[in-house]
Amino acid sequence: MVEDSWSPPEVLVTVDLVILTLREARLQVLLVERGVEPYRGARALPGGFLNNAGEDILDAAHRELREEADLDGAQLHLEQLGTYGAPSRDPRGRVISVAYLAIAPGLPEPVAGTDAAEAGWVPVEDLLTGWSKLAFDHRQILTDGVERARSKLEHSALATAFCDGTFTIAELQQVYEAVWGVELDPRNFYRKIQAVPGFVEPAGTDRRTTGGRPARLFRAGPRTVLHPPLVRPGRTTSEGER
Amino acid sequence: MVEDSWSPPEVLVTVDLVILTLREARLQVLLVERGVEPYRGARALPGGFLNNAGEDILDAAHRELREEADLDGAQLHLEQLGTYGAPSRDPRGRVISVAYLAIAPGLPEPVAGTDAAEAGWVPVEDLLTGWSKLAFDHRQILTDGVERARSKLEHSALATAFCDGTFTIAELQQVYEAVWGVELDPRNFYRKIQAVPGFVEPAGTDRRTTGGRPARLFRAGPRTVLHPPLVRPGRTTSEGER
DNA sequence: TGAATAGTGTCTATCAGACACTATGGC
DNA sequence: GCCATAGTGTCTGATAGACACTATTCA
Repeated sequence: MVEDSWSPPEVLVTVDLVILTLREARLQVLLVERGVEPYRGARALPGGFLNNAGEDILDAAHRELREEADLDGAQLHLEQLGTYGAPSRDPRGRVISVAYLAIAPGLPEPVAGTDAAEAGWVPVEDLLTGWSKLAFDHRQILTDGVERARSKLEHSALATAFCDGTFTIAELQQVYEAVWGVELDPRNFYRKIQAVPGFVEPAGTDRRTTGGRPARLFRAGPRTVLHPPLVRPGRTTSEGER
Repeated sequence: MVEDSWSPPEVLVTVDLVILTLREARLQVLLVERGVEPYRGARALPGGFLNNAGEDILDAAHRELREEADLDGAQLHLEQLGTYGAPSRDPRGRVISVAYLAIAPGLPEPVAGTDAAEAGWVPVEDLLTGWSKLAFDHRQILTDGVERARSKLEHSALATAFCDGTFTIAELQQVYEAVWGVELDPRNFYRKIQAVPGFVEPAGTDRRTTGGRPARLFRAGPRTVLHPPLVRPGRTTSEGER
C-alpha cells in the first residue's frame, strides 16, 4: 500500500477545550476572543497548537487549561471528546483538532489576567439556541461536548465534577437541572441519589442556604459508574430523534 | 502565546480500525499481520497513514476499510473512537492515531485477497483475557472499542449493525449475548425488543433455523436511540468498578 | 409423535414518580 | 409564629424477570 517513493503527509495539530461550568444555575462555557487571524475578533473555544513534537496530547490539554483559563487540570474532570479533521476546517491549511471536555466547579468571577485577549463565560443555551457564530467548527465541537455531558450525567458521577469538594444534594440537583434543562422533584431526587451506592458520601456538618433548614454536606464517592443509572425524564414515548 | 519565530510542530497521522463482527456466536475483531517494521510479524489493527494532506480523516477510514478488509464503509456502522497520541507510541517518531470503530454483519469467510499480508478474524475474548500482544497501543484501542460497543448496545440500535438486512429476534439476542458475555431469557428479550418503538420493524415472511418453529424476520427501524434502554444484567449491587 | 425453537400470557417483587408529612433553621 | 428548605414516609401504576403455556416447524 505504501510505494517506495511515497511518504505520508504531515499535518498540524491543535488541542481545543470545551470547559463547562455552572454559574447562576446555568450551564456556561468558556470562550475567548481571537486576537489573530483567522477569525480575528470572533469567539472561539480556548486552545492552541501542540507545543513541540514530543508533547503528549493530554499534556497539551492541561497546558492550555492552565494558560488560557488559569485552571489546574489535575483538579478537574478532563476527557477526550473527539478529533475534528475536515480538510477545510482551518483556512491556514491542514489542521486537525483534538477536542477535550473539561468540567469545572462554579468559578465565582470571570477569568481574568490570562493569556487570551478576552476570556469569559457564556451561557450554552444562548449559543446553541441562537445563531451566534463561533470560529472554525467550534459550534459543532461545543454541541458534541454538551451532548457528551448530558449523556454522561446519566451513567457516571460526572455531576460531582461541577461541584466543589463538598456540596448539598440540592446543589447536585441544580447541576442535573441546568445540564439537562429539566425540573426535578427534590424529594425523589434526594432518595434517588442515595440509592446509588458510592455516588456520594456524607461529609460531616451542615450548612444553610436561602432560608430553610440547613442541608447535609456530601462529597463525591468512589464510584464513577452509576448503578442504577439516573435516567433523563421526558421522552418516554416514541419520538423521532435521529 | 506564540512567539514570532515559533512554528507549530508537524506530526504524522494514521487511521486505525477496530472492526467487530459476530462469527460462530462470538465477538471477533479483524487483525492483520504486519509486513513491515516496526512490529513486523506482529498482529495489529488494520490501518494506515493519511493518503495526502487533503484527505478527510473519515474518508481515510473508509479507504482503509476498503483496502484492508474489502468492506464498504457506506454499508457499515462507522464511528470515531478516539485519538491516541502518546509521544512514545510509535518508534518511527511522532505519529498520532485516530481510531475508528466499525461494526460489520457476520462475514461467512475470513477476508482474503486483500492488501494486508495476513488478515483474519480473531475472537476478542481470546485477545483480552490472555496476554496476547498487539502492535503499538492497539490492545488499548481494542479494549476501548469493545467497551464502546458494549455500552452503546444499551442505549442505541447498534446491535442491528451486527446483523444482515433482515434478521430474527433470536439473532439479535445472540449479538447482545456475545458482546455482553451474558445469557438472556429469550421470551423476555423478545418482548423487550418490541417494547422499544422504532428499534426493529417486521419484514414480511418467515425462515427457519435449527429445528424449531420458523421465526419472523425484522429489519432495523428508524430509531437509533433506544427508549427505554436495554440495561445489562448483573452488577446491580455495588462493585468497585473503576 | 417428539424435539426444538418461536411467540404469548401471567404472576410478583421491585421501582419510579406523586405528594403528604415532619424537621430544623432564619426572621 | 411564619416561611422556606431539608429530609422521610407512603401510596400507586408501571415494569423487569421468572416461568407456564401455546404455536409451528422438522425428523
